[in-house]
Amino acid sequence: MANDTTSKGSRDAWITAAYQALIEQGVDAVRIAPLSKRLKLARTSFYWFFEDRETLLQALLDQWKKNTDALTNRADAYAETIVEAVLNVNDCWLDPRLFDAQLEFAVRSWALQSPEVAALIEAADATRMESLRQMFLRFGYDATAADVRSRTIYLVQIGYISMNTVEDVETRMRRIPQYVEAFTGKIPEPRDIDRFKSRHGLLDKGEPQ
Amino acid sequence: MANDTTSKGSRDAWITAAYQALIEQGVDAVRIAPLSKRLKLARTSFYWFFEDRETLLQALLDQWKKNTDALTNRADAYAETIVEAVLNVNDCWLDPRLFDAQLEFAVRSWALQSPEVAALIEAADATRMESLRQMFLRFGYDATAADVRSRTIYLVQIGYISMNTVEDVETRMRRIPQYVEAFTGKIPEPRDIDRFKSRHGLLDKGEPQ
DNA sequence: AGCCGTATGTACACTAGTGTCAACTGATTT
DNA sequence: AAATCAGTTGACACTAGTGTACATACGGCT
Repeated sequence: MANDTTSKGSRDAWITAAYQALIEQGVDAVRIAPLSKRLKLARTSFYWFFEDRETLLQALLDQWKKNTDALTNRADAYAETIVEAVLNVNDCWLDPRLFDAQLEFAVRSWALQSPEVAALIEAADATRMESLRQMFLRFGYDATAADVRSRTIYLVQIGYISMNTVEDVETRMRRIPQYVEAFTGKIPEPRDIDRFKSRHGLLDKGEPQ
Repeated sequence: MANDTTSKGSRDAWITAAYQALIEQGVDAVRIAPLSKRLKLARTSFYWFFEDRETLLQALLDQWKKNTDALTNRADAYAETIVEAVLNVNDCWLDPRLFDAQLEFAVRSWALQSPEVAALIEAADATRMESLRQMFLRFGYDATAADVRSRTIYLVQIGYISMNTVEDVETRMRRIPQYVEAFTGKIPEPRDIDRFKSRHGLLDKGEPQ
């Protein structure tokens, strides 16, 4: 087996091809025969690296799990105010390396035909929302408010992902203060927004505008 | 052909079986052979009622389009305040006859593997959000606020649908005032909530509590 | 009784995928 | 030079689905 440390061969090639198929066309497009064509390999080569199709799908799920880590990580990050905390979380929606929205959507669609995947998602949703709820509680929101606000912030994002919208970063950035206000009930200071923008390389100077 | 007025036979039977398969397992489960087993009919009977699988899928899409009608209809309904208007829209999320959330989710997942369906959804999203945006504009919100708030209310719902959460009506109802507050920035009056509850058969007396 | 439209079933030819096996290749080790 | 190992391959046997052609059943008309 070549699954020890650095699989030099094309195990990763199969996985990335599978990943592409998954995010572009859904699980049912993750089929060995078509992937082999894309990779210009004999279909049966696959079975040298993977036991069967299931194993390949499992590798994709492992990759998806990183989304949860990134989100809880941002929710737990240091912040002085709830506004700053919400903006920390927003890092995920602007940096695809933190949170892979396309993969997220593909996996959620996958859940429809696989109870196992549905269970994974249910658990991930719970973990993620709990992190967000704790965040609101830390900043003095009462139980009900923390509950509903954490849901809102999470649901908006899941909805956003499901819509698969293509927006330029400016449009998106312009809406952020308003979203933050809706999520927290507080109006963000310009410096909060500036810090956020600068972090995402969207503010030319290091000084406030 | 039997597609004139009342197809007395089992055309509808095929469609409802297809609908079930779609919402339970996704488009790829809408296959003629398995459906025929479920219906205890010869597979080829199908071809008497439908030209091919595509035609059947089209029938499912037609059914989905009703969701958009229901939503725009509720958004356009009479209301004295923005709070009442938002609660009108919320009718959709509580009454499955108005808005079929499971179908909505299945169709959104379907879009991943069909550019045609993706285009339909994009158009539907635009129509629906435009109705909501107009609603906020009618109640004096400025352009940016109407834009972001209509998005928020819609995205939360799409997110909610994607999560496929099973909650009892009480839990859901308890959160509603908070959601309304987050969506509108205004705190709903008890009578607003009472009117809403009563409409959904969740308030025992006709008098306020 | 015979006919006609509706509705179903059987048989066929086809495509697209799965997984196993034993044989091959080309580089590296011994 | 031979053996070994990593990776690749084609042939095979299988399953699940599609759509077409044709034969049949059945109820209501004339």
